[in-house]
Amino acid sequence: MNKKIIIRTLEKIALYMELKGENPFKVSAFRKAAQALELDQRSLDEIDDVTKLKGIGKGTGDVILDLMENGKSSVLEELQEEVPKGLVPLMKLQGMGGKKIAKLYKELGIDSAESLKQACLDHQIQKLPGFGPKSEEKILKELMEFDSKPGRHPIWKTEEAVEFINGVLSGIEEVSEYSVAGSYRRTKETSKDLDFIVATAQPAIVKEQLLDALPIQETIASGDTKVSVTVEFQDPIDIDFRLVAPEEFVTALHHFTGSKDHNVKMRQLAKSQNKKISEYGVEQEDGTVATFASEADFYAHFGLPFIPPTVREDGRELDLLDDISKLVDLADIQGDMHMHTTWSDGAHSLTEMIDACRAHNYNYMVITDHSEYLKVANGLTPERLLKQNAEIRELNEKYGDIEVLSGTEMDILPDGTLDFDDSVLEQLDFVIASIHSSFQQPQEQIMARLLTAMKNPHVDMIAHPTGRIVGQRGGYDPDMEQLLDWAKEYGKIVELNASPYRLDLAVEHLEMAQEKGVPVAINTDAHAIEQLDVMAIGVRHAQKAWLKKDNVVNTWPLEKLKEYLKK
DNA sequence: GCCGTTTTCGGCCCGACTGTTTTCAGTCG
Repeated sequence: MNKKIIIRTLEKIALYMELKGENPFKVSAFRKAAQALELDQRSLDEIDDVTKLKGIGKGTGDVILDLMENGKSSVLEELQEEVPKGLVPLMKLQGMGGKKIAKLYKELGIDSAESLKQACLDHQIQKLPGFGPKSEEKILKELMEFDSKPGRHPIWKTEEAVEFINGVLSGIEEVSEYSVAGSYRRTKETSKDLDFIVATAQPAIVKEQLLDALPIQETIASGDTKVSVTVEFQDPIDIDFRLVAPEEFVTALHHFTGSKDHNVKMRQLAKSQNKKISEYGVEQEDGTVATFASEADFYAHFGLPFIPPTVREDGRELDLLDDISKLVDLADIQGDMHMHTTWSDGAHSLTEMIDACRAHNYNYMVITDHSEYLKVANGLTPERLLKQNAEIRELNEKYGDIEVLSGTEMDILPDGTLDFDDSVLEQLDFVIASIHSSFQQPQEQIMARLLTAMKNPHVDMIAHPTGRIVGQRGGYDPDMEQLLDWAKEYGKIVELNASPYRLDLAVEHLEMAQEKGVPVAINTDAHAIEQLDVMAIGVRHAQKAWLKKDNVVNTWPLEKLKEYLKK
């Protein structure tokens, strides 16, 4: 039995219980049990008694046992007989939860989106106690927009909205401090909505100015301290603003940065110290409320080191405090090993890229223009590559503060061969191998292509190993376990491509790489000097996978890196 | 349903907002 299936079954049971209107604590007990399994690094076979895990007791333990012995869960099957399947998608309607849906089913026999819609049109909903005309109207409206609303927004889309709103907030005089919070601040690759914390002594004025300045499509909620709106950018996106007093800014920022699990853990910790955390401050035993000048002070108040937003996710961060100081940090990055110039499809020249990297205080950098096969990107022929190589060597003599290495981003062709001969590759300092074509090939063929690159002694790194674009395309779906095993066997580096479009490898694959001892390089793949800045996003993404500095090759000094590349 | 060096029963994070009520339940983050 697959551990993932068990986790998903427990979550499904929780969902169905919710739809029955079950006790919320019972529901969350099943979710907690699923999470306990997920957080345990061991495989199912390695856990001798699941009920020994915190959060798994008799009830949830029996479900797991049932699944392992019979391949199915009688608890889930019984629930599925009781609760119509059509109710599940209704949970996605805004403002609708298990209790309301259970009531609709019980009182009106509503068992699907269609029957709910009909009941609205027949004005049956407003007759129910607890519901009214407004509820009915809202449900109908939600149902109409059901399919057209985008789900999660990829980070490269939200970036633009965040910058726009930052601009608006910085222009309002009464705002003393502001910050984006939520999953965007934690550098999740997608966000459901955006959250902003705004510190001000005059919330009413700020609220008015804010609502004036934004292209608002719809106002979802508008209270004294909380404003929720749908704003029209490229796509419509929901944004929450929390207006707080200046002294509450830090605790509010922490609260709304989340994650929810992190907050729960923090509040439990506070409680054990006889304190109480809310977004307004930390209530002490004597009833006074402490506020803070920074998040570092807030954590220190509980005897904790600063926990970066990137790792505030599933709660395990509070058990891994010693690892926080080992996390890769932007300040550790010594060089960028993947970038393009006007020689292929970059926007800036060799010297412009070198000067930009010097401005980043890097000790080294690698020029890696595209290879011949990639005609659309003006890929370099062997002759042009060698000419560029000579030019780089000459240029490198001029700079005392940075070492400019000569490399290539070489295509792995659809037929599985490499774009350059060994006689060319051996003249370069650094060779990247990449797939840019024929993504639709079956996995065996993709893996065969990757294996050719792995086996070539001149290849140093596999770039953007899955070819995905966040929220848009899945890539060529390699067998990641196998790919990483090969990387380990043949001594190759795998890339974390820092472009917000790619963030390739994904977090779970980075975790896998670190576990297997495969070194990672965080590179920008910059096609213009401004894009060198996405290193910061790449590093934060790496933190989400708990990547340690030592496992990231471009934190190494040049000598150590060169030594490694010789092998 | 799960948990317990003060607890085997009574808690389980905390507060805002909405729409329904006439003091509060449900939902959300």
